[in-house]
Amino acid sequence: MDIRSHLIDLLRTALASVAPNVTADIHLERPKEATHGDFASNLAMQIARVLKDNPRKIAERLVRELPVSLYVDKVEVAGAGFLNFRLSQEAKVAAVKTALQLGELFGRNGASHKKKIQVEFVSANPTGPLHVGHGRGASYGASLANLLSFAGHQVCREYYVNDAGRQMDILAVSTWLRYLDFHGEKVPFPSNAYQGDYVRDMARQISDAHGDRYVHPAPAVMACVPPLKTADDGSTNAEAHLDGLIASARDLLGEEWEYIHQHALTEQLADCREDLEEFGIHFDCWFSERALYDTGMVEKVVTALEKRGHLYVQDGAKWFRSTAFGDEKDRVVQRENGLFTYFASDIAYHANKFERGFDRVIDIWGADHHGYVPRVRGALKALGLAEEKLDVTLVQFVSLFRDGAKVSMSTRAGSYVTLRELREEVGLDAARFFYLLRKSDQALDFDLTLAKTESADNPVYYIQYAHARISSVLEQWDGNLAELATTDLSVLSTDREFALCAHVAAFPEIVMMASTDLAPHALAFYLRELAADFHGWYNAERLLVTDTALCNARIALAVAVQQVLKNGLRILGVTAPDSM
RNA sequence: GCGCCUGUAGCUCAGAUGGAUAGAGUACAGCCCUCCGAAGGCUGGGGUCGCACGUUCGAAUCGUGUCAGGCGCGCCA
Repeated sequence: MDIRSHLIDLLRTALASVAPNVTADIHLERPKEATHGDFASNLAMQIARVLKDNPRKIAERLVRELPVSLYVDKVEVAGAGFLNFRLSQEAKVAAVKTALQLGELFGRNGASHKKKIQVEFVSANPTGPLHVGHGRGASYGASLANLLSFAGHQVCREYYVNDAGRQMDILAVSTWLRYLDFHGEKVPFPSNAYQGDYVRDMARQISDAHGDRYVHPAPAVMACVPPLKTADDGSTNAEAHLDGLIASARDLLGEEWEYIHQHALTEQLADCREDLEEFGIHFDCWFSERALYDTGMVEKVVTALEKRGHLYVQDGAKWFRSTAFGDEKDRVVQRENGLFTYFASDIAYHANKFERGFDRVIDIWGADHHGYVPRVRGALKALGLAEEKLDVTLVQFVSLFRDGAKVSMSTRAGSYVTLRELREEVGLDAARFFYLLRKSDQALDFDLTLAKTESADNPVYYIQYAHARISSVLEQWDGNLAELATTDLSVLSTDREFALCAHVAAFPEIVMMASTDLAPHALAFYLRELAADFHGWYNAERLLVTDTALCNARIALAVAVQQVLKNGLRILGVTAPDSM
């Protein structure tokens, strides 16, 4: 029995009798103020305008027409015309019984509105270790996916592997240059190539396995590469220089270039997958960008756009008229040199997502990609696809602070803190939870020094502590856990106990709200409040009292709280320890 | 210049569908273990919700303008 919908039914009945011709969305809120009852409705104020009458008067008429309910003790009119419901003792404690009966399933939603949802997240270029910025997307995406799954949907977690572009070429050439260096060929290592030590590691592996097989003399490598120079206005030809090196590598290595390229990709992808698994995050599908080219999807989708008349040629390139769909400028899908752009493969990727039959597709991107949203939506619209099924969540940046100073990070320069390092420093639970303490569209300052200190500053301990405390009490209790679900709860009577019961009862609502809003942080905040309520109660009342009936009822409440903490923490990817 | 995000207590942040006296944490001051875990609890002070105007019974929430900060505006990915 769900109290909230029961009350809504009562209100609907009353409304039908007071104002038969008026329809209204009936909302119930849980008032913050205890004197405002257990639930409050603003229905009277909502319909006051239509009825052209005083809200308080309408409220009083509604109260008279409310059907009698076993679960409602009293309904009062208050303030400007609020209806404040006071629940019966039985209704207040009902959720405890439900939580005990359902256990792990408590808060989980039935299949009534089940959808097939894809959540695509992280999707970092496999060109080096994941860093703390990726960690936020990982933590957010994984918790969101869990949340949607808990809310009753069928969820597919996907990682899009950008294995087809220039960045991969740069990684491959970086590896090769380091390899040449091992073999005494002195080719200057460009500053815009990948600098990290992992590149040297891969070079060493290749060297160990294949000796000097891929060595070419430095002068041959540099032969056709435009030398680095700086123009008068300060601009450099660094990118052209790097492209020259890639071309040179392809040329000299021939088919063996593919080996180096593939080795680097496999190596980085494996590392990334392992890193995420250790972070408690599993993907159902790793989708290759390259496969979109290999299967002709990219070409197909560009042709489809062309047939529908959304492309035009200018300066030798093919442009998509995205301005027709609200974008600020048109975008190239096929370059002058015949190569497709990243945008083209991304259209193909999204078309493919829709082909796979998802009811809803959620992309989680870094906030720096926001300008990209209109063109993707535009392309989907142009293809006649239901773009409203696509949600793009932009996760804002993470800045790291160490000892009060901002840590500067650059992927290319290799000067960044990796997700792995973060996990090692602050631990898995703290890392997962800390990322969720801000809503996704809020920039996050991650204070490493603070997160490292093992103190109550870290809110995850506070919640875990409540869980462990309950386990500890249970060990000292000599009752039977299996019988708790049938315990007589009518002896629960204090305000604190009722508040805790209400908190337990709210869990399924929080799950629903957080999943519709794509806001796992709401669950994190809820769990903190629940833990706070529990700690307050624990300090005020003794659980293991000699009155057996009261003792059992209190234990039942504590176990219900523990169950909610456990279910909630699991969604967030945080452990619920029995001792700490 | 244009677009997106943000602006709430000293600091870090919550505030779903517009609602009642705007809430947590932290810091600060004081108190609570002969008693189930003190990694805890209780009490207290602390606010021009960036600013202005508008919409209405009612605005932190919606609209317009404005100021400030972050990010983005490639035939890169």
